[in-house]
Amino acid sequence: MKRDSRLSGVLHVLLHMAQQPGPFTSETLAKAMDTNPVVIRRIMAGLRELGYVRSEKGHGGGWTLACDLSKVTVRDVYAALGSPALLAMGNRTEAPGCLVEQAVNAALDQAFGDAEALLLARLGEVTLKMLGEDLRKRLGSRKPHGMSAHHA
Amino acid sequence: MKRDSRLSGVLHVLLHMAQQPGPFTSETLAKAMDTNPVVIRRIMAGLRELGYVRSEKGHGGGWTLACDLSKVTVRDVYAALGSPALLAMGNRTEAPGCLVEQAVNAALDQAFGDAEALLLARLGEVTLKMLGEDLRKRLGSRKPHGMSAHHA
DNA sequence: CCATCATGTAACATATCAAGTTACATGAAA
DNA sequence: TTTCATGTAACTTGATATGTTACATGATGG
Repeated sequence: MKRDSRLSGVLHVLLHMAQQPGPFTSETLAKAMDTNPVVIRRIMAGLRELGYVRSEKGHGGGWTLACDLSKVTVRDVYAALGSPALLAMGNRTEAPGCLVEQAVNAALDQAFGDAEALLLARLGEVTLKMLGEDLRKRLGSRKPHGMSAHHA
Repeated sequence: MKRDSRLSGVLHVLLHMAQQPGPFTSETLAKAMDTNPVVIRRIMAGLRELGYVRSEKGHGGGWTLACDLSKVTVRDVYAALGSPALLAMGNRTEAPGCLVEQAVNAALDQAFGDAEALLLARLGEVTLKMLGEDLRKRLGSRKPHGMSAHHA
């Protein structure tokens, strides 16, 4: 369990949901993602709070898309996860008294900041709708599919 | 101990060394960095292999700069550390059979790749000499300093 | 030669965090 | 009221950077 794959995971879930009418239970989604229902609920919690999805309890309950896929970007989804750290590297000390460290931080912060900004910008260019359309292309002429036929 | 701060740390060490003639023992450097001598040896090992620094045992031993500071970039130093992961996020599955996951990966890989490339390019633009000059500016008119007066 | 110093390295300890798991409460539908 | 599904807390697991201890290796100076 090395790098954070929540963004990858939650996009996978959303794209699955966009392919068929819902609702989807956490268990169904978890099976398709080869993971645990609780993990699904965890990564979906933030999306629910922002109104991108809805969840219903009881019989016939589960998760439903509740947003305009052409309006929501990958960056929005990232933010819904709580904007976890993008970079694996950081400064030893954030506000050092040591001038040497300050010089190092200044240089690294510049580079790190640029990279983060570019990444966020790129993520902001991709809507969920675009991802769905790309998926459609990959599916080619195949007819609508079940959730179990194409696990990772 | 969250994010990898080895690059920050090793740059700090190199900059300290560039300010005064050597050699410097791991213990001296460790004190200035408020860490352990073994940690210093560990992050310096890769630099030694690439010839950026030398190390001598015994009396009067320690670490010495062994490169042209105007030729070595922060990117080189990063590579000497073994090029650890730059991004904190990654794909759930690297080579998925699932087409949904492939679509997600394609989009994320594009953004991640761009950000990594930019970061590496930025790091490649900064030489150790430039860091040293920036440090000199920050030091202002102060005279050459000891190692213990400006800890982080 | 030998005591001292310093690096080199293995081994172990600690801290953090994502991910996985278990357990149970809450609430909706049949 | 039974069943189903989410909500959430608590615990476990695995990975990794960092910190620490211990000891071997080799160089210097007496």
